[in-house]
Amino acid sequence: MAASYTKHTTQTRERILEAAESVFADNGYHEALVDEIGQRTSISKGGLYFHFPSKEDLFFAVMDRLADKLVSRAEKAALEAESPLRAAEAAIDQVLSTLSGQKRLARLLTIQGYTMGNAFESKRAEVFDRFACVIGKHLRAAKEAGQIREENTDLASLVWLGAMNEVVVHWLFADGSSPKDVMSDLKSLLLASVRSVDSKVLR
Amino acid sequence: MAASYTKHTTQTRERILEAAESVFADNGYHEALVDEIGQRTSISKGGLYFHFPSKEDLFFAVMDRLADKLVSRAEKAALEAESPLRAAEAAIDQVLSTLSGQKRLARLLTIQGYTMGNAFESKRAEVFDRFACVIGKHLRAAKEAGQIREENTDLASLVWLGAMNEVVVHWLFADGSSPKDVMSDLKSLLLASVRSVDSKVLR
DNA sequence: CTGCGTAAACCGACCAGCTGGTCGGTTTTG
DNA sequence: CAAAACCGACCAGCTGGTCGGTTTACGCAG
Repeated sequence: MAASYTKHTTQTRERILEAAESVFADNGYHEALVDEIGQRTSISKGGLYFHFPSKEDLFFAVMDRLADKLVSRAEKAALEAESPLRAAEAAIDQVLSTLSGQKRLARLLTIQGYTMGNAFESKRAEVFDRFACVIGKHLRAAKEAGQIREENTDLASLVWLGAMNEVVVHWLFADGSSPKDVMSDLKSLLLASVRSVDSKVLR
Repeated sequence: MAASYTKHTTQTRERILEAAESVFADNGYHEALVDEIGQRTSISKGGLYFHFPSKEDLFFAVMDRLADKLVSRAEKAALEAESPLRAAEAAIDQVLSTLSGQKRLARLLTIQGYTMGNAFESKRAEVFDRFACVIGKHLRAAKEAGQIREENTDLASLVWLGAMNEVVVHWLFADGSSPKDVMSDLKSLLLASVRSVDSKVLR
């Protein structure tokens, strides 16, 4: 499918995606204007609609692209870890540090998506599930390796994800300490939640 | 301020609030129509605007009312607990069981608020902080009572809140098991995250 | 290399539907 | 008989999407 696009078209799409990302991140779905995306891209509205059939599709494309980026980063980081639990740790580490440096992106992933309304529901589920799966995969491995006590790894990934999400959201709203700053505390909380009682040594 | 309203006015406001709650919960802020709130209340749009200056204000009023209800429920449940940690447990217990029985309400509190866009940000922060404070208060007490190891109780309350939120959202989207069903597992995860190593007996 | 024709890419003025809010008037209340 | 409460037709602004027309890209024949 990507092959069916010419080089030029692909580049333009990318430019649009980039601009759309920032506009959506700043304003949320409803308050974001297609015209403004046009302005920032120097592509007319007509041009935009040549590449994307609707504002909604454009938004989805933005979210997909973002999720792809973050998930692959997280998985790459996980690969280099020396134990399953470390891998899970590395994944959340990666995500949190990335978001720490990019408020806009963080807003888009945690808050602004919702502004779209009912149509976004399945999308949000999809994106968050992708993250949950990454965490879950490593937690399962950790379970098998005896590193953790918790048997309900699905629930645990949800908890981890939710905790991360809330920390990020709180940072965005209250602009207190950045996720990076509380990361070590956060990690000990999350690890403690699943760790088997005697595994302080293991890790 | 409440005293300045007549009995009748107060009742009508309540009726409007009730209807608005269900409409907002079903559709989210943008997709909710003022006219529909009118229909469900049998009060004309003009009448609605006599009681509330704008759709936005009405929405805020709905959120406040909801938060009040839930928080007071949670605090009441906490009062009857025999230890600080139990109290925190009872609070989340109460919230989760309440939400379990009312998808609409759950949607409103976790998702639909966001659909409002940027104007909602401070409100969401306010509402969620109220919950975080309830949890935080008891965690601090538990800390002083030596029931938990974690010293960063603020972060811990955020983690708890985020975990709960995510569980609820996941239930809403994926409609898998209800929060009630996973509650005991969830509680052990959350307790483990803060519990001091040797406090299994204490609780 | 040049010219040419086709199709892709792009333009931007315009449209149409929607919906929050208004306001002059009517009914109810006390 | 005020004043509060309520009515509902109407307005106005906004904005996603369209569409006829223009420009650019590119393969190909001369």
